[in-house]
Amino acid sequence: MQNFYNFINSICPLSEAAQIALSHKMVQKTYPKNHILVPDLSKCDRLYFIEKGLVRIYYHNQEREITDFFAAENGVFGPIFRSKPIKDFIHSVELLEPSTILSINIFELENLYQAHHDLERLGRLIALHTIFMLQQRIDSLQFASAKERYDDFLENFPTILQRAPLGHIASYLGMNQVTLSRARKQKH
Amino acid sequence: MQNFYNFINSICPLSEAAQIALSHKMVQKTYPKNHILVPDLSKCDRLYFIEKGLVRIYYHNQEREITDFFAAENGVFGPIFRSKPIKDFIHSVELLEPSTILSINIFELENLYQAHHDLERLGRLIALHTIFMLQQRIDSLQFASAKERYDDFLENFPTILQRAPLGHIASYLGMNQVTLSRARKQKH
DNA sequence: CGCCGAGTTGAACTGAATCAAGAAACGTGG
DNA sequence: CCACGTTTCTTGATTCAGTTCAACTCGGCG
Repeated sequence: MQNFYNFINSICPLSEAAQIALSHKMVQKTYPKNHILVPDLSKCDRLYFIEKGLVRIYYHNQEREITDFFAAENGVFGPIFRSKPIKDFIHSVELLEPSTILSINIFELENLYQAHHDLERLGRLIALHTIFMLQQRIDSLQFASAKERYDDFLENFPTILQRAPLGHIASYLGMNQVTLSRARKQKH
Repeated sequence: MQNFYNFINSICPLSEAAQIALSHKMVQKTYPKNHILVPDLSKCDRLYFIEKGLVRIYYHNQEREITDFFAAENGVFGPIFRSKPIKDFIHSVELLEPSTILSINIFELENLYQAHHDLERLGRLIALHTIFMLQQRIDSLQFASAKERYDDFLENFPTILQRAPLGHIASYLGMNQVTLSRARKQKH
């Protein structure tokens, strides 16, 4: 759990007590590549942290799959409760590499928040960081052409490109796989 | 400040002490229509709450203007600190209606968070709610056609449509004003 | 009245999606 | 280690949604 402790300390150092309480509730597991970590995020009650590996969060129905998010080492993800699901899409999480993943039940986490002020601060700061990333993504979708979005992705997540198939990246960037293939060729 | 108190109580009731501390630091002001509330959000150190009225947050440079967000009664907004600004765009906030707005310095707010655990919880929950909204927006941009995005907007923010000019809404929805005009006509 | 900004409408254009066919990389079992 | 099938990636041709440019309508207001 070294990555995890480095991660939280880089955001907001926790008291000894909070750190211990938290570690008692967190579960670490290792899964093989292609494992479906969460079949339906809308029914998920855990928050996840990636100690090592790579996951893909995606929407899918019979016809298509759309990548919603990639999370690699030090990534945090969990359910986003929506007023209504998007059409008939299911929201799932799969592993793109063998991965070691920490998780905690969100209700237990709420209890810990209640008991430890500094942990609640950590939660708030992680949420803030998430807002920051989502805003960047919106900006990218609104401002940038397909080529530019690809360049942004390259810059922000250079490692993912080698680790995830192009088709997944394309749908994450809101474009067709074919378009992505062409965008990348433009770069000499 | 009635809307404000209703708002926070609907999210997470505060202790008497936190409520008083908060109200001492918040400033209420009323501005006329078209007032530029924040000329440059990247240099802004306040968090805002709209007691009454409507604001538009937008990017602009010499060539274009793109609406980033609308906030009306009970809306919260503030600076999002970015690693780098988007090209040469400036991020500003203007009033689309005469508005009464509460605000607080973010460093003072940080101090209050430190002193009042329940306030920090409120901050976390507001952040969570923001994540929820941003995620919805991303989904809309990725999944939906121009027409569908317009319909979503109608459903989620029915009042804004009458209150903001069409061009602003179009750029918020990531489409051309002309396209929006046509999308709306399709609806009988 | 006549100007001005906001909205609508039409025609031409364009970036990206779709359809389709190959080429390359990958995995599995013999 | 090779042969086969499967998946991933590239490339070309066609189509389409949405943009751009431009003209026109409408309502408000000095």
